[in-house]
Amino acid sequence: MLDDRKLAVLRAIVEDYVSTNEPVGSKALVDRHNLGVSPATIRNDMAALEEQGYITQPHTSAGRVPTDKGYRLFVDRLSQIKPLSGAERRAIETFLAGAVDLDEIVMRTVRLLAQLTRQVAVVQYPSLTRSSVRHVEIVPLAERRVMLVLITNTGRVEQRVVDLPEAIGDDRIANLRAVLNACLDGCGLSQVPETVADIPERLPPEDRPVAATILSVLLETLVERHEEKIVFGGTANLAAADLSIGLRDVLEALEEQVVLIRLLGETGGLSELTVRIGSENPYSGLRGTSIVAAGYGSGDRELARLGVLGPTRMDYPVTMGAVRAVARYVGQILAGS
Amino acid sequence: MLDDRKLAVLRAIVEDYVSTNEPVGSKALVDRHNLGVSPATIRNDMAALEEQGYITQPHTSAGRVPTDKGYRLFVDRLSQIKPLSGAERRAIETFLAGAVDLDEIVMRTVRLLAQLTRQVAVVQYPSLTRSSVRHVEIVPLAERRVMLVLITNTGRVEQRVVDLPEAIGDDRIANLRAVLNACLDGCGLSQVPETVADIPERLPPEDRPVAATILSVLLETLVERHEEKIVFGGTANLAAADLSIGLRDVLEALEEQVVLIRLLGETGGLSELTVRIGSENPYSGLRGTSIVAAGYGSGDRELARLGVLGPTRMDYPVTMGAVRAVARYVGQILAGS
DNA sequence: ACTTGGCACTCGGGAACACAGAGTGCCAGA
DNA sequence: TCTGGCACTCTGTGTTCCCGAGTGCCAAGT
Repeated sequence: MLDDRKLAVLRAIVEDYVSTNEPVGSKALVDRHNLGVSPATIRNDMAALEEQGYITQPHTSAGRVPTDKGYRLFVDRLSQIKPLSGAERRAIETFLAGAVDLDEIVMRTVRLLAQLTRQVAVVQYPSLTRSSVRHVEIVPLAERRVMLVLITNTGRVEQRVVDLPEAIGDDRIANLRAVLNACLDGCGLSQVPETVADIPERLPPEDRPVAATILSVLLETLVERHEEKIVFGGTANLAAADLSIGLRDVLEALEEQVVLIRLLGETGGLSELTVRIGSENPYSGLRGTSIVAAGYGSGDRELARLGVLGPTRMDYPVTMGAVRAVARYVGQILAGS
Repeated sequence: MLDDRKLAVLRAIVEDYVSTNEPVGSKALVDRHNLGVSPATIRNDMAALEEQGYITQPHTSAGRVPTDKGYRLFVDRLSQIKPLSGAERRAIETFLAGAVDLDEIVMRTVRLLAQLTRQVAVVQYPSLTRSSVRHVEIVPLAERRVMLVLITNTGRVEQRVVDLPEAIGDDRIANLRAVLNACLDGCGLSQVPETVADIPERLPPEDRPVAATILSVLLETLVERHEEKIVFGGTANLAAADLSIGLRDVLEALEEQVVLIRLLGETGGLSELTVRIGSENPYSGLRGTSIVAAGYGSGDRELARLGVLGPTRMDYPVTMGAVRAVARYVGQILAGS
């Protein structure tokens, strides 16, 4: 149904269209790629490809443009991920290595990805549910007010102010802190709810109301909110690339945390690439854009995801290479800190 | 030189141009505002205004458009800041009150400002140098590694991982922590460097190398980096408003922290409004945009600044009202938490 | 059964042109 | 000092026209 030459034609169309941003015709194709056949033959192949929905013409008698389905086939079967150059790898390494805390790692990763791919970069903070507790701190602020600070093994720090039902002395706080840390240290955050249930029993009865308040805030912090914190950058690149659809819709989508998270998609294997092309992605305002995403993590555990968003007409092999490489390096950095 | 009627004409031109986005002619002016004179008279006035550089015509025989100088005069002398409606005030209050920590306050403020003004909102985190220490925490992570956590009175939490020159036991850490807090608690961050100088003397000699390491990281955290953390949002509004110049330049400017900070400008009085119009602002990529900014803080101390950025052709009275109101509310919220 | 050259056809986009409409500047008169 | 009148100057829009790129189809060649 699709013989080798037709596939080669499709590949050539995608490549040419990506690089020129103009519908590509049969003559231009045989000129730029040595396919060894005449334009007329190519035209027949193109007719077949169009018949099956891989390419389309904007109007009669213009060249052909790949459809989402065409890009999909290209990504799945016709292209190879392009590895980064040595210089680029080194640049990544030194750039990321300079970061001193998680915030900065994430921020730098966004810049890096945006610069490398010349597209919009999206990076998710290491997911809370997939991290574990490194330390819990209770800091007295006033007589009946403390700050609860939660530090995870991935370097995330969550803080919340807690109003207590009664005044409580420093020694009792110290005790509470000790018990909390004894129970929770190293505990996966998803197991915190169960683990926490035992804690009141270990405390003197008079501390239990206070502990209950603190624990409920702790659980709230873990579950309710912040669950996924996500950051993007490089929107200037969008303005340059002319989207088929309005730039406005895209910017709106980017500012919706929820949409953004869904965009990165569910986890595949670690640093396995997910590509969502045009209409494949779950938000209608983003027809005309594609997402290339990968998970990152330390060891064999996926902590969160990152990726880029750009026009459907993007250079997939290069973009995929960059995303994969950055995901790996970020994983390494996180493991090392 | 500029009699009352000419000023009225300028005001009318600004108002009409802002609302219609089209050059405004003499006839349209007398129709929409009852100026009590004929178009011909207005034309004379317009000629005078143009002569002095307050308005200009895009081409011969089109209407007039205000120049930056014209907007400036309008803002300074011809307009009154428009207060928000009661409903808007209440909306602000409830929206901001729902925030649980500083990150969320800032994030919500950005959204709020963007929504209220339909422009790009820019909010600076409470400046470190203008805050004071509420608590310093040293958390042991490994034998020779601790995490230093600094909590300010404005709710900012800075953390840094510190590699120590030697292993150190929990008791010695506790002592260190106690001394640190005793010295630094309530200390203005700008005074920290001097205060910290005394600390090694108060410690047993064997702890001094470790303390020195930790203190140097602490100082680094305060000075070097992060100094000003800044966040923006609402870029989708930019895409709708058609800038005279490329949207790309504006997005690029927004992603440059340094530019962004300079944009908000130096402090005036607390919640005193700063308006930078078009060519007045310090970055050439932002010709065609104006910035309306204000300081916010708790009590009488300005902690940082916030504002919006939009096309020069913006509704200044409304925008200024919104920025001022939001700045005040944010100040209140910070004071209360 | 493919491939190829030839050919007529289609359609978008740019150039040339005319035209209406909005707006101006200026002048003479109230 | 204001006003009505008038001639003038543009821009933007619509129309028409034509070129060229690209197509689909067909008949002939391998």
